[in-house]
Amino acid sequence: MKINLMDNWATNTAEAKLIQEQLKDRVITQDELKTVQYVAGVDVGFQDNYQITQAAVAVLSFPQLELVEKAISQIPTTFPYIPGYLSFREIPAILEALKQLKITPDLILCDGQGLAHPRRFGLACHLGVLLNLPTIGVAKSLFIGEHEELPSEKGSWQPLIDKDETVGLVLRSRTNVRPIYVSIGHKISLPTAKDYVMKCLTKYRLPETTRWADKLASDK
DNA sequence: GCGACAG
DNA sequence: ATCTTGTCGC
Repeated sequence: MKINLMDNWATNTAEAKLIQEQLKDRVITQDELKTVQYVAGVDVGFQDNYQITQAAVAVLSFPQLELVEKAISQIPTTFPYIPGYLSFREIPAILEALKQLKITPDLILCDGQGLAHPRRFGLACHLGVLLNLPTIGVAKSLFIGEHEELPSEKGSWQPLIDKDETVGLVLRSRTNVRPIYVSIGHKISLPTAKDYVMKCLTKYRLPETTRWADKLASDK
């Protein structure tokens, strides 16, 4: 798929923060997705003591969830992990993998937060805005926000609240398994996002979110 | 000031 | 993220 050049990329948190505050207003929190025919899962890992960033993308047909295309990228790591600035570390590698795809996915599941972020601009929002594609943030652990106790049964969920604002939800994708944290990335509403996450995770496990892509990287 | 902190 | 033994639930 075609990728727009990332003209200005941050080299420090001050610059990164400016970019986040500048782009956050572009996030669309309502459904603006086409018929979802292809869903992509993206996962990022590291090699050589974090010197190399590796991103893997798996494109699945929807709702069958059959693997139809995959891509992997490996580039030098250029930004450290700093809570609140994850996208600046991971997105360069993600874009490199995505541009190899023939298929342009209709929806992308990201491993990280979307709106459930201190400045309401987590990885999923950032990627969605850059690509102008629907994205969902699916994180394996809590970053910000609070929620009521969550029953252990599959399907149960609770809103994630931060400063009197609903920023996402906690979702039990499987009974007796750690919940996941779902938030809007771009061009999708929270209820719709929850719906797609549940459907996508029926075949592929959870809390491992985008584990498909992870495995693809190893059997290449 | 102190603690917490997606991956 | 990554490493790794013991423990729990079905």
